[in-house]
Amino acid sequence: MTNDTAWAPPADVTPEQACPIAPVVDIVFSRWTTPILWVLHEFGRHRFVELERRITTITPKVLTEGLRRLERDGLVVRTYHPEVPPRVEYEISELGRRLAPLFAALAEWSVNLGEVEQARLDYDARKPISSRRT
Amino acid sequence: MTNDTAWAPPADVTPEQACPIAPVVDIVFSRWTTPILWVLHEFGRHRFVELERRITTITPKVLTEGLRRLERDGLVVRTYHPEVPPRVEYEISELGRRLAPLFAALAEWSVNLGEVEQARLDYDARKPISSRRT
DNA sequence: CAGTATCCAGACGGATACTG
DNA sequence: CAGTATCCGTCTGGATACTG
Repeated sequence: MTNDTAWAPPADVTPEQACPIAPVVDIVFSRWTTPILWVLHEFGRHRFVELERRITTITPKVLTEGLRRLERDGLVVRTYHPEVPPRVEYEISELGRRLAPLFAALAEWSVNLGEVEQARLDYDARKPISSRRT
Repeated sequence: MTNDTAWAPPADVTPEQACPIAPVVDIVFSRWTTPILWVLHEFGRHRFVELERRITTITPKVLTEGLRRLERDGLVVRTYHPEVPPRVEYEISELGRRLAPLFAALAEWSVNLGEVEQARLDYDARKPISSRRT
């Protein structure tokens, strides 16, 4: 329970993120990256259309953007097969595979989703009763 | 390496998310929640202004929004002390504390940030050479 | 202190159509 | 098949000012 009123910045912290895990979050959990990585991680190599079909609600444009970013970050490997019709395959990289423990932790925490749902119901139920100055 | 051309949806998957961890990601890693939760998790109870000072770039409006959402989701507990001047304290809930392993996994993965940076440099270096049809 | 109220710009992402 | 190009609405989040 660290809680001094006088507080000095740790000095090794960039103004942008007060927490060291923020950069990781930006890389791994920016929009659409989670479904893409998850699919690649769980079901192996995929072609473009296969990914489109797995992640039913994604549009080609957004899928491309996501894949490019992941490729750039070294989490996904793109392989182009010069055939007709062209074939491109995406798979998770070795670096990306190191996310496995993280995904495992995520999946494990999902057992708590029920409690979150309940918390929301509770909150919404008692919220209307005055603009809570309590 | 599951990779059939003929593919049928798992049927227990909602159209929205092809992956079961997506809901968790939405709750835990939506904008600004990570810094807030991290600070609360690492440094204990905080008042509003203290959080503002830790997360230097956040505005009061956005901080409030984040805290409200986290409170609603049951990850953060808000305590109002009816004094003058008013005092409000935020702390991570027991449910929120269960995120610890997740944060640990995140923090551990941050050792790979250097590799990501390198991957980006490599990518940007070889990218300009034709619009890569390779 | 602990917020709320407004206003607003810019990024994000969806729909649609087209190409090598 | 594997994308690109374009257009455009939405929503996030920043700046600023004000309040119980």
